[in-house]
Amino acid sequence: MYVHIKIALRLTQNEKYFIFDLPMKKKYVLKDIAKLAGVSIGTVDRVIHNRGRVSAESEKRVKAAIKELHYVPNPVAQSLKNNKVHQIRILLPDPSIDPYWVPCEHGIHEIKDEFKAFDLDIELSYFDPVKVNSFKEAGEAILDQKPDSLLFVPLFEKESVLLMEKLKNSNTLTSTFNSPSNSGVHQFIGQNLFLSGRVAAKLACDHLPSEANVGILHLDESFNNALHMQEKEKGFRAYFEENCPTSKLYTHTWDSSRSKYHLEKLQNDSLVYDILFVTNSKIHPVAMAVHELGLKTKLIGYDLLKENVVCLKEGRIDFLIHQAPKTQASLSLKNVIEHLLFKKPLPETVLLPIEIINSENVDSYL
Amino acid sequence: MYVHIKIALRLTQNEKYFIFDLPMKKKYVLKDIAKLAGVSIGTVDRVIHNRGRVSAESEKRVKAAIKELHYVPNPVAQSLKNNKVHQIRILLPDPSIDPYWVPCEHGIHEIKDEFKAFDLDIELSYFDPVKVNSFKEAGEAILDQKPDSLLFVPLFEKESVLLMEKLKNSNTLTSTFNSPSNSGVHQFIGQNLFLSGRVAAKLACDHLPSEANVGILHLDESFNNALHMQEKEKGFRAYFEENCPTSKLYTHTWDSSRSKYHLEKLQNDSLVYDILFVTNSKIHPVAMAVHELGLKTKLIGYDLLKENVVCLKEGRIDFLIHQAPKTQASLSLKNVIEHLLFKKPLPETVLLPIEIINSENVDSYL
DNA sequence: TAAAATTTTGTGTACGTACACATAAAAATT
DNA sequence: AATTTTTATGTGTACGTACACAAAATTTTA
Repeated sequence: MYVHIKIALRLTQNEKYFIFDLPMKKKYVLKDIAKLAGVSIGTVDRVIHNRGRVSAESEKRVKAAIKELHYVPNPVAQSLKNNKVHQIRILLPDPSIDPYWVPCEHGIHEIKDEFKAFDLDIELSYFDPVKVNSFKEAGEAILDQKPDSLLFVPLFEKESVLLMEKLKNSNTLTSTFNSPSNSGVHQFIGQNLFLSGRVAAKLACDHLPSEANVGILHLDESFNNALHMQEKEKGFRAYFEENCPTSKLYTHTWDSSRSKYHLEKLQNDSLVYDILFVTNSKIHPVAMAVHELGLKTKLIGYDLLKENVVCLKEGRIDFLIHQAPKTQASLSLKNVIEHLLFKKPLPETVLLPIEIINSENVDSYL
Repeated sequence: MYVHIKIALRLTQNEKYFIFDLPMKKKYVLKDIAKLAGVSIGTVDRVIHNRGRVSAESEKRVKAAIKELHYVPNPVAQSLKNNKVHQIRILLPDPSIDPYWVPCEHGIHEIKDEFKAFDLDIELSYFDPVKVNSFKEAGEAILDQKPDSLLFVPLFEKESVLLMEKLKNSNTLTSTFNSPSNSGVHQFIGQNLFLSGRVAAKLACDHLPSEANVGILHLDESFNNALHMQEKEKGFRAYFEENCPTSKLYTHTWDSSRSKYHLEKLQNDSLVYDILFVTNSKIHPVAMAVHELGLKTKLIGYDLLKENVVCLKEGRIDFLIHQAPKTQASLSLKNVIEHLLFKKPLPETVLLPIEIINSENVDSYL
């Protein structure tokens, strides 16, 4: 195939250009298909989008031509044509109530910035992770706007199902992250929580004497999806049953701010833990309490909150598992945008790796 | 601002459409700037690309209009206009000689596929990681083609500098990964190797008695950038000096296939290692040898080669550090493509996180 | 067999940007 | 004041796709 090439050979700015042709690889376009099939561009277009009004004969020839030339539509041209402003709404637990969500906000703003040159209207709203109604109301407010896409964290399973129910007949694209749900969304981005528990257990086991006392702590349950934490516990226990059956495992549920009180009580009952596994990001109060009580308990928890990172670097926490909230949120938004703009396929499930963090590699994650 | 909206209200396919206007957010375009500044599109364009031939007065007003409306050019339209076929060449160590590079190849093919609808001509060629001349020749062959972009792994520092020297006056975009170099490329993607050594050391320390014997192994040196491995050793030793000064560290260099022989000899000299740190992906022969000799040495190494993963899962290797070769290669290619197509900025350095892998989280990385 | 209805096909324009070329305005020369 | 030269500005077309509408070809009905 030959392509039009322009070469500037002019010496002064008013001389004319030379234009000639050079052989060069070239992507095939609609026009090429039309020529090969002996029809017009319009007919090719109708076949591609099966909009009907095409004779069987033409359709056959166009399809053959597409196949022969391996034609793929140019997504840049498509998205240029389709010049609507895509409405994207994001519903996030309020980061000022639970700082775990702060990185999500940052990730979203990064992606917003990356695509600032495109026709996107991205709006972020928050709900209180402790109040179901807050989620419901914020969700409905968004539905009223009939957005092209909705991203949210399905902390509340029942209400998420209800939300999706109302969205059934629209063609709003839905993407979720952090918490899995059966609400029938188009996409979920997160981690395998069971496996995550196993990873924690493996790290714990490596450090333990036989017949160790092992504690599993669910802190501030009201802030979290309880299912979320239970799944981690299941994985944790499964690993221990398989690999350290002599260890004794106990589960506790308490308020993170009362960690010292609870640990002291356990100490008085002469139950001293060799290791404590905290199933969410609230490990730092525990680390402080352990330190103040002079215990030698090893600690494993979740997430790179500022306070957690400090404890990790000072050796008060042994390992953190990184759930990559920022990656989850930004990937979710990016996937949706690239689907709307460039028709990239939207993967139904993206399971991010379970990242092990210690005092030495933590900086490489920040 | 008001936008043209078409609504299909026709009952039969031959009725006409209703067309009316609805208020809606809309991105500002060249035309809007031109109108506001009271000039033509051409003048605005000349100002934006400072191509001159514009009066000071017009330039001032256009710039003010751009600022006022926060105008950002539409990169989709730009890339549609610029319909050249971008030539991208990739120079990779031959994966059939060192399997470490296999994932790079996969990553590259994934990105190639992701962008198959665009006008890109991406070609992959290989060099023998043991032969400097192979790199030189393959490099020069690529230079002759004057590609728009060149990706390569600068295994050989001196030759990489030479290659870049020859590229100096062209505007070929260069991106490298895996090995850092001072050849003046536009982009490097990789890990902080010193830190990587420290991470290994931290994992090692956690498992050690005081006064432990610690071995550092550089295997099959000819295959690798020696600097690469030395940097890891430095980090490893630095951590031990700070945190486990009582341990005794020894460095060995041998051929991975002769691991059993060397370990046996050390055993006869009654030097038994508590831990061995292998500075590259060649740890699995060591793991097999340790197993066969019945040693209880802990092992830490690099990379998720199939053989390494098997050893990890069977408990013969304790930790692997993932250098994410696939991510490195695919990110390098993706960055270059998005720069060429959409003018996204190309970050000079991307340091990927140092990922700790054990038997439980390894699957989440595959 | 002509007219009407229906199906099929082709054409033109828009999306937003870039740039060659044409034209207009201003400045410098005669 | 008439001209050339220089500088400034505007216009038209292309990129590849999508789609409304016009036009042509075919089928149905009278």
